[in-house]
Amino acid sequence: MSVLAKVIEPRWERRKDARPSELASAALELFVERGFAATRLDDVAKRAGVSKGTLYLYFDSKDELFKAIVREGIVPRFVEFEERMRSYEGSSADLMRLLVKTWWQKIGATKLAGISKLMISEAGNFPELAKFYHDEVIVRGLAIFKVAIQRGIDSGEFRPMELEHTPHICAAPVLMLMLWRNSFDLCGAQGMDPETYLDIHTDLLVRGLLK
Amino acid sequence: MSVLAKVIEPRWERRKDARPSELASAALELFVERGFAATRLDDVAKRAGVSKGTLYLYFDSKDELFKAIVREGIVPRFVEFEERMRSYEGSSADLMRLLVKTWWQKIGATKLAGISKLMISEAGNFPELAKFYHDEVIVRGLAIFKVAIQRGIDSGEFRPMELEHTPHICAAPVLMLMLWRNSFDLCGAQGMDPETYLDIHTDLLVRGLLK
Amino acid sequence: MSVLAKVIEPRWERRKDARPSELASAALELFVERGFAATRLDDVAKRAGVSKGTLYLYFDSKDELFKAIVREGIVPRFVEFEERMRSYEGSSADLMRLLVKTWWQKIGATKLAGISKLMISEAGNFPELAKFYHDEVIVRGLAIFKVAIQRGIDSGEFRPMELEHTPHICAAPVLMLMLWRNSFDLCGAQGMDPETYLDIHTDLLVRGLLK
Amino acid sequence: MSVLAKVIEPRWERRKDARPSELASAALELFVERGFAATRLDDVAKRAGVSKGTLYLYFDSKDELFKAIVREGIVPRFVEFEERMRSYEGSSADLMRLLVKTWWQKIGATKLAGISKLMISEAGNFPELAKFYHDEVIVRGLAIFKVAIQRGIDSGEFRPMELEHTPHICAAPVLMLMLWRNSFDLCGAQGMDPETYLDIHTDLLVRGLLK
DNA sequence: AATGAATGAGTATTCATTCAT
DNA sequence: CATGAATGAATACTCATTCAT
Repeated sequence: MSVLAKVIEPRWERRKDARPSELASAALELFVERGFAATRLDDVAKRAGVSKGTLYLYFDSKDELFKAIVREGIVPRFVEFEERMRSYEGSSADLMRLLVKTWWQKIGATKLAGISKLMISEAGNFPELAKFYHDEVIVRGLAIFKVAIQRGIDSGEFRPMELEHTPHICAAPVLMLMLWRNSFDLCGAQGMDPETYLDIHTDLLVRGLLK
Repeated sequence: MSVLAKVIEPRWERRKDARPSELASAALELFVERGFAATRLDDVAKRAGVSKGTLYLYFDSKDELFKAIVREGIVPRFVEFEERMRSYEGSSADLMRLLVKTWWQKIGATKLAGISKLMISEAGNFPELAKFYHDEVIVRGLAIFKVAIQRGIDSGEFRPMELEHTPHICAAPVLMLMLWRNSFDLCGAQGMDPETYLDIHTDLLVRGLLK
Repeated sequence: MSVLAKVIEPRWERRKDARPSELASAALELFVERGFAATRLDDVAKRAGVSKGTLYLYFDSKDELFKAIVREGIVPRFVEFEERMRSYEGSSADLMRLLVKTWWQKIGATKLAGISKLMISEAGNFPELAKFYHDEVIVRGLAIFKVAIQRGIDSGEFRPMELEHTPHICAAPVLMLMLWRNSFDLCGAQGMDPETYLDIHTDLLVRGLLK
Repeated sequence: MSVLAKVIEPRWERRKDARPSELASAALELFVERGFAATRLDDVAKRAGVSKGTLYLYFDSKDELFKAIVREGIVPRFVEFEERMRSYEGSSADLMRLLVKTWWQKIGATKLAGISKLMISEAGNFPELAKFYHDEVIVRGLAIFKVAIQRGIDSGEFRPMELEHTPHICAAPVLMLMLWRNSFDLCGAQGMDPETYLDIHTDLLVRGLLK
């Protein structure tokens, strides 16, 4: 397209950037704000700066858009996060603190955190997706905590602990913070300070785990 | 009226005063299963065994039905729960365990637990209701934990703790369990055993809090 | 019913007066204010001080209620009005003035005037009723004017006039006033003074008719 | 596009800019036939040959559709009609006859005449619209008659006349004819001949006004 | 690739009508 | 006679989806 055309038809210029991920990003924001059903594709399109029809060039349906957000939004980030944890060499208590902190920084503090809320809200309506999310995200996330706890037990730092339920308990306060920031925090509820909150959580947790 | 008539005209056997709560109960189940927007009033009516029009005899709109469920469903139970905690005389560690256990038994294990999921999902769409829920339920719930912690600190059982964020952390695993059972648990995810889960939670928590 | 019961159950006392005509009267007011379709039987019942079910003791349906209002509301009054005109002995110009004035006083100024608006609005939806109204009210009303005009022509007071359309023209300003008072007059439009208006009308009309 | 394609896909032949007035036109017909409340948007859409959803592309609601019909249907025609009257140079009696005749031809004989019936029927339900119609249409229409009468008085043709109510009386028979043709005329009532009717009206009126 | 006008199935809500009491 | 809870058909309005351009 010529420079002249650019001036005459600036509308056509931004298309180059209108990648699926931008559409998904706009959709995620709205899904998190309003929920899946209450989000209109009109609004998604408007926020992404494209027409409604364009959404259908990239996603077969609203359901598929939702699934794509979850699948492509969270899993890659999570894998990345998972890898960061592998090669840690310090104490298990420090590893636990690092886990929580990194999870928060890489996911919890970003808008990806909203996906947790979405999945909890919509698990009933998207059973296959819920299964996928459970297997790919939750199980893997819990496994990381499980490994960390096992590591602490093996090294003699931690008491022997049950290993199925305990990871859930390690994760719960982090998840609740993510949910909180995408629900009540928006409605004028007293805000929480994530850093303080997570420090207290890890402090309590590590004390609870130590021999 | 004879038993026979009862069979012929069961419609009129229903008591006027029982109706609102029957309807609210049916609605709660569906709202929890499917979310607010995805629940059709037709289905609520069907589950309650009445016609759609009947819903409007008792609730002005779908919104008001939702609000009534939250307001009348949870607050009274919560107040009741609150009162049970007042007069405890044992150790603070035991009080903490009792708090968690009672909360679970009286609310978490009932279908009222679904309201937590609903509020998290719909806080953005019902800001006034979210405020109400925050003030009437969350703040009061957190206050109970706050009092228990303070009590432990005062008696010398617990370490000095920050008191704004810590209650959230005490509550988080219980809430997550409530959410879990109304989301992933339904989709074939591995179930959790509430008793085991909560025992581990309180065990870790109390160890974390003790001097 | 004893005097005591009267005190104990005053609710049951007004029933004696709840005659069909009272219900019709309440309905007429609302039909005129809001139109047929926009009037809810709930409101009719409320205004009449009875329950909605009671309406069905006296009228088979909303349509029948409407028809009864028209049939029983206007025809008897109109017959009465018709009779007043028979035995007049003065000049035809004075008769014309009397006709207009009496029509106004006995019908136009009362809430029966609203029926004209109703019939114009609903003629399309109630063809049989429109036919009935046309034959029983309009034709008879026009006949009165026709007779008066013929009388004036016969006596030499009036010019020879066409007798099919002229009665409509005599009546039109009176009807318009009735419509006006039940439509724009209610919406803050500048009011008209009926007496002045009708004096001018008859003055113009008589001058137009005289030789 | 070929003629064949036209036949295969007539849907897309309709012009975007023609749509609103086509829809309004279809709606006007039905509103006049059945009244506002009794007209279903399904039927409006069907008569316009579009789907119900299409109506909402152009009008925000049924109310707005009604308002658009009144605002855009009648006011421009009326303004146009008003302008035609300005520059008349003949006698005031002839002007009065011309006024009536032109009003009839340009509005009364068209389906725009139905708007008068609609406004009378619905004034109570659309107070703001009634005010608008009163100010933009009625007041202006009456003003034209007022000017004509004043002109006749000033030139010595007409007697001195009251000027607030008289214009209403000049207009009433024309309006009644418009109403008649959209109500009883449809129900098998004896038809009136507009030309004869209006000739008699202007004849009577002018005789009444002349010195 | 992108548009946006058009669609029509789907849903909340209303209200005339019924009927056991 | 009178009630008013219950009904369900009717209808305004929404929004995911399609498709000619």
